[in-house]
Order: sequence, then structure tokens, then C-alpha cells
Amino acid sequence: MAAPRARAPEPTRDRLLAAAAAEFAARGFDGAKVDRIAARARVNKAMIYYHFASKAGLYREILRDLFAEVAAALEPIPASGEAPDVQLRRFVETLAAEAIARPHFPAIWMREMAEGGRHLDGSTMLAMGGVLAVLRRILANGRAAGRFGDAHPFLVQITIVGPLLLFAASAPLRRRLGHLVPSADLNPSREAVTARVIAASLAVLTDRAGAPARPARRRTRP
Amino acid sequence: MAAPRARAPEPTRDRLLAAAAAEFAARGFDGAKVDRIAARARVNKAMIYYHFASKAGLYREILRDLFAEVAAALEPIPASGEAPDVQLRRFVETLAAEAIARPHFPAIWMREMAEGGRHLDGSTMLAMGGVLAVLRRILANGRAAGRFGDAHPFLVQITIVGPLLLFAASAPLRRRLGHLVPSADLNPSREAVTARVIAASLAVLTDRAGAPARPARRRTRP
DNA sequence: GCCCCTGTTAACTATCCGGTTAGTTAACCC
DNA sequence: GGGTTAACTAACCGGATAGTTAACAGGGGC
Repeated sequence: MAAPRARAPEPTRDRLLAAAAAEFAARGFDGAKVDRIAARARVNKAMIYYHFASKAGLYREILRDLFAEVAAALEPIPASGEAPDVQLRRFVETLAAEAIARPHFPAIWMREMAEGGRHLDGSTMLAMGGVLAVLRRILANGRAAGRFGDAHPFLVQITIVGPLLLFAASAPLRRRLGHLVPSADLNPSREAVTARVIAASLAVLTDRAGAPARPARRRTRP
Repeated sequence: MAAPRARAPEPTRDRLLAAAAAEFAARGFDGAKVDRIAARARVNKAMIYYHFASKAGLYREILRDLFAEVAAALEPIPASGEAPDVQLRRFVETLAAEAIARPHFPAIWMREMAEGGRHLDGSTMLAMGGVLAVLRRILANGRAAGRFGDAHPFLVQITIVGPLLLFAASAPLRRRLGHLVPSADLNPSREAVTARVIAASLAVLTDRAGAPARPARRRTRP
């Protein structure tokens, strides 16, 4: 009885990937259990070892897909010919959109960060570096156009990616915290978050100097 | 040879806490192994169950300490009577200093976030909420003094905490990435990071406006 | 019919790992 | 000394869990 047992070569593999992404995002690599992934995908556990060689192989495949897709979405921006601040805006918005489209991405990324990239293979690390490379090109465009001051790309990246990741990955926790501290409004819209991130980045980038208010003097870096 | 076997009631417990913090930060709750923690602390495994009831109990104790200390360090700022922007600056700097003083804190926090706070007990969650409460008071001070526009505290928080967490927790990964992409300078100083975060926060806060949809215009500031 | 290939399954194994337990040691108390 | 307690150890246990295997279904090519 039971299962329709239909012919289904693709579905099994895809269902495994989807189930595993959810499991890995929610529990991390070590917290994720292969039996649970198989159950979630309604697939025999052995299929994991048939389609991917191991738990680690399955995980790596997910990471590879995720980063490759995000990097691909970002890639065309710097060469688009748009104004630099529009490019930056698109960079942030695209990143935020990817996080919505692939809801497991933020948590997995954060975890992989904390893990020191223990599970990352070379190509995935390159894709990750690609995100930074795109941003670096946008900043170079802006500087060339006289619109941006010069800024450390990595610093700009963490001020963009940090808030977005934190916002996206903290959704479940925020729901729980909201119970305890009902006064706090912990659920701004995604648009509000991206707008704020864009505003903050542009404010610092277009305002040469870097630190207004109490000018602790500019960066005297050699 | 062998252990001096001296009378040492405190050390054992403390060594366990230190070893466990390192292990939990590097591997996460599920990735951390009690045997490894015990070995790292050079202590018999059973002592974990003697001093803390369980692996989870040990973990909770670490979380409690960490958040309580950070919240305590932040606590006095809003009532200090300093100018609001100085308060905000101190908020960021204190947070960054805590991350240096307790190097395992960022990774653990990030992981707990991604985990949806599964291991957090009520008091720890309150301490976490306390961080937001402090910031909310600082922003209220700034608004009262006419220095800050009104801003969503949670949005401000993620733009501060996000970059700091990402920077601190990504240190190991950055070291590895640096090998592959040697051109990129991935190691700004902690001061540069805090300065940038402060600048970005103040820029947005002192510039009322917040973030209308089309602020493509530059900021013709002071 | 027969072979072979891909996809699939149920049952099995080996190992790892959190937790327990019975016992030891040393200090402190009277 | 006898009794009590905190701190500690070595050895063990059982369940969870990643990974394996042998058998099988069905389809397409010949």
C-alpha cells in the first residue's frame, strides 16, 4: 500500500536537498541527523548515500549551490553601467532578496562563519570571496566617478552583510523574545531593514571623512 | 611525573568553563564533545556531571555568564549623563571590548541566534533583551536632547551588533580566505571597525530622514 | 527472453558519545 | 580513631547515529 511509488528520479534528489537545507539551517551540521533529513524528505535514508556520498557531501552540495547562486545574482551589478549609488543599492537589495528566496541561507552562512569554514571546499570559498569582489568593484566605480570616498571594502561589506544576516537569521529567536518583552517592536519589515542599511552605507561612503560628530580625526592610515 | 594533584576545588570548575567555552564556540553545542572538553581541561569527564548536571547545563551556565557580564558592562551607560552621541560611541566600544575580552562570545551568540535560542533559558533571554533596552534608552536620551532623529531601536541594534559580530566571529575564516585571495585586505583593526560602525550609526541617527525610498542625493552635511 | 542500468528498500553493523556508577582520596570534625 | 563530606577517578552501559549491504523493481536495448 502506501506510496504511489511513481517514477521519480529528480524529485528524490531535490526533496533531499530541500529537507537537508532546512535541517542544516535549523540545527547546524552536527545537530542535523541524517535519519531526520530522510524522514523529512520522505525518502529512504540510503538514498542520501546513493545521491550524495555522505552527510558531508550533501552539506557541501547545498553550500555550493547557495553561494554560487548568490554570487551569480550579484555578479552583473558592477558592470551594469548604473550610477554607483544605484549599484550599491542593488547590491543590498539583491542580497536581501536572496535571503528571502532562500530562507535557509542566512543561518547556514552564519554558522559556517562561526565554524571557521570547516566544511567549505575551495570553490565555495571562492564564491564567497566573489561576493566581496563584486562589492569592491562597485566601490571602485564609485570612487572613479567621484561619488564615494575611499573605503575599505571589507569594512563596507560587514556593515552591509552583518545587519542583513543578523536580521534574517534571528527571525525565529525574535519571535520567542517578542513573547517575553512584548513592548519591543522586533519585527521591522525587510524593506525597512534594507533601506536602513543602504542609508547607512551611503551616508558613510558619500561623506568623505568617515566620522562626523566627534571627529576622532580621520583614518590616518599609511 | 603526572599531575601535582594539589588541592584545587575552584580550578577544576573554572578550567571546565574555559575549555567548554572554547569548544562550544568552535563547534557549536552539538559539535562539541564532552570527552574533548574534559580532555582540554585535563579533568575527568565525570567532573562535568558533578559540577554541572549535564552537557546542556554546562552550556547554559556559559551562556548565562556571558550575557550577564555583557549586559552589566552596558547597563550604566544610559544613566551616565554624557552626551547622547558619546553614549552611543561607548555602547559600541564597550560591546567591541567585550568581544575582545571574551573571544568566544561572538561565535556563541551567532550560533545561538541561528539556533533560534533553543538552549537559552529565561534569564539569559532577558539579559539579551537587556542589551536592546540599554540601546533604547540611549536613543531616547538622544531624541530628548534633540540630537537624534527618531529611529527604530531594533534597526539601530542590528546595524551595530551585526557588523561587530560578523567581524569578530569571522576571524578564523578570514585567515583561511586570506590564503586564497591574498589581494584582499581582510584584517582591519578592531578600532577601524568600531569607528566605522559608530560613524555609520551616527550618520543615520543625526541625519533625520531615516531612509526615504529615493535618497539618491548626497548628504550635503555640516 | 535476457542483460544491465538506475533508483530504491529494509535490515544490518560499527562506532561514537552522553551519561552513570562504584569506589577512592583527602580534608575537616568531634 | 570514627564519621562525614567534597572532589575526584576508572570503568562501564546503552542508545543514537553515520554509513553499508544485499536484494529487488522496472525499463530499455538487443
